Amino acid sequence: MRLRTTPGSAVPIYRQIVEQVRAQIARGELAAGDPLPSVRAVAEELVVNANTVAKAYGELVRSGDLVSEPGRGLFVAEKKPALSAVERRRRLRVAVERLVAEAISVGASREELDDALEAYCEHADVLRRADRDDHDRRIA
Amino acid sequence: MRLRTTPGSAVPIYRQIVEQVRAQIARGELAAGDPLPSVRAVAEELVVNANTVAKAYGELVRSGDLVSEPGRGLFVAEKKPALSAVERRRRLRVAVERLVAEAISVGASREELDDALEAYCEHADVLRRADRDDHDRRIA
DNA sequence: CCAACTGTACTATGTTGCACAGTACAGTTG
DNA sequence: CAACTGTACTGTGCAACATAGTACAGTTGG
Repeated sequence: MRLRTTPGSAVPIYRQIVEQVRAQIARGELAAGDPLPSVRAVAEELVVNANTVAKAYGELVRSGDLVSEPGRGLFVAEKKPALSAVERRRRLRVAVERLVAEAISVGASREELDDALEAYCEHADVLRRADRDDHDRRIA
Repeated sequence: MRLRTTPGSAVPIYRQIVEQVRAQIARGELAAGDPLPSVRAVAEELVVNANTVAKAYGELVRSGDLVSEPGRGLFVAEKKPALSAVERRRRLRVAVERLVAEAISVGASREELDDALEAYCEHADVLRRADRDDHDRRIA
């Protein structure tokens, strides 16, 4: 569990924690059933109030990413409740709209946008393409 | 000038105005030199405080999207000061990071993301590709 | 000239979200 | 039983947001 905070950021600390935990689960760094560090441990680690961590964990439980076993701790949920296809497309669309709006406002072209997306996915080794070509290339 | 607000939204009203004006300039709905409706007119239209509109306009002036002619009004700037290539790439990257994070959290694949991006650019007729193939396909 | 408009700059008030501190309690575990 | 777990309170401080009202300098059409 590696967590970090950006104190000066406009996004609240509890939200940063939520996003990072979600990202680590998505990347497989946290597997189903894995225990999470306690509220108080994270709070000490990040030099942050315990309530702030509890707020983040609570949101992750409500969203189904974590399960709470009272008295024992928090664990990564076995299966995150899959979003419906329509809901997934809807949220993807609003996220895309935001990105395109930013791209327009900085005066970037479609090609620059595609390049940036490709470069980030490549570098961060995330959201990899599932085609065989890519897989073979990595094995070779 | 078509503006709308989403009162329940987490993004502040003044920021919604900023984004919408920027988008309209980018789309060409507002051309360089075009006058903008007065602070008080927009405030009445949106049923919003004049200070809130002034705050949005002020930010647009500071960012170089609008120019202020004291006593006359606000106008779309002739040429928005082009961002440096590195700055453009930097801002594009953080925007891409946000999109990818959302894509991961909703469990979307890379292909779904690409499709959503393509579909939005196609539908909104925005950030069009500049290659000849695409152009020919549309003419045909 | 002047009334009516423009942007801009104040002061002040109320609400909301965020992070903090402290306390408390029920459940689990070595 | 002591030490840990999550959770739930109360209360405080701070900053951002939106509101209301007032004021002032510059421009412009009648």
